[in-house]
Amino acid sequence: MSSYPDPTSSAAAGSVLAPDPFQQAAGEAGSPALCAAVRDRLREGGLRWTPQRRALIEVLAETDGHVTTAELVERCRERDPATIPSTVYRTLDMLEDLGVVRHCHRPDGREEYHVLPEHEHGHLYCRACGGCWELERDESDRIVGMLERGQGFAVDLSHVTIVGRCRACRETG
Amino acid sequence: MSSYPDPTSSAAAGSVLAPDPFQQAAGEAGSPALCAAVRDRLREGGLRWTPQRRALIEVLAETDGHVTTAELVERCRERDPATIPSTVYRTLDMLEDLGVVRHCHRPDGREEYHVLPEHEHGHLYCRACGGCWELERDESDRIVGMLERGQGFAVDLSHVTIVGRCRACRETG
DNA sequence: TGCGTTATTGCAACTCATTGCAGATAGGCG
DNA sequence: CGCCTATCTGCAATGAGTTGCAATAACGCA
Repeated sequence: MSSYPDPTSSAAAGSVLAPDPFQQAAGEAGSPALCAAVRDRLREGGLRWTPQRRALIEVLAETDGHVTTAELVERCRERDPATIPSTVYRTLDMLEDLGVVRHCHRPDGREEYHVLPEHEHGHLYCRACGGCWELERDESDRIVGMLERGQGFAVDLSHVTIVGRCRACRETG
Repeated sequence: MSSYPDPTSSAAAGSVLAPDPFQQAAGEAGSPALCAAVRDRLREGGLRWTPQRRALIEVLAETDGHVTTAELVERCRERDPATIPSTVYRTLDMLEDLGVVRHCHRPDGREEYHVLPEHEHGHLYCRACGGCWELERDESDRIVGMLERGQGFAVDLSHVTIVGRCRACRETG
């Protein structure tokens, strides 16, 4: 959570949003501000603010980068051992609908989440060593542009993981 | 199973193989030839030829394109109601090690399989309508080439699914 | 403060996929 | 044909993630 890209890059394709108060809160002041921002947003939408949701949001606020659902459940359990996994899953879904987090899939199919705003990026994943890298910005721009122009297809980069073998693994055979 | 690309495109990256007898069998004559070819290959490797494996291979031989694991289990059960899912999964893994099938992941993380040889291709998947298309050959060539040149990364196209929104869904909002 | 409404949670069941272990069996050899 | 070896299967358990339903609780209003 170290950089704040153009907010449109975190928004649904085709939609241009003004900077969002709770996304700024996520970036600026960590857990208390994020909690307050999310709580307000929930109430605007007629949704509830619960202790379970607070706990998860606090965990997310102190999380950098990608995190597995198992890790999130475990960290919520540290705060409240009565945490139920299905509640965590549901809350994550809700937070994603709200635009607070975003999920993506590892190459083995498993889910991971990260907190927005984060500039949308794709990944390279090496099947030999398990290493994972961000796509370079110019590479992803080219892919996005090519598919936009060619097929009118709007790429969702957060779900792009290009799988193969990295240079080092290719050299060691 | 209508075209027979350069066999190297079905092989492990970095390895160049002569055309493989059982891959030709898969393409030429359907179930009996594929069964025989796989059986021979198994025996060469000290592995066993079992009724469960035969049933799965027969199902695969009559399958065109991608198929979910649930579908494969169901189809094996039609042949033998005593089919056990874990055996199907294990057999699919083994067949993939042998180069007979290949798996990939749907955008929701679930697995699908298809029978080789099939020219390796990536996919476009629209999250709005669920439509799925093959990447155009020139598009995938460009992606592959760009990452090869830029980071020395060898792309495994069968695991590339680019997620986003298709032209039609973008136009309908 | 109490009540009513309804969103949310806990629980249990489910699907998908993996894995350990003991019994079954494929298949080579004498 | 019988024996032996070791691969393979069936079974049960597990983890990841989803979902229906009844009970709980958030929260607005009087």
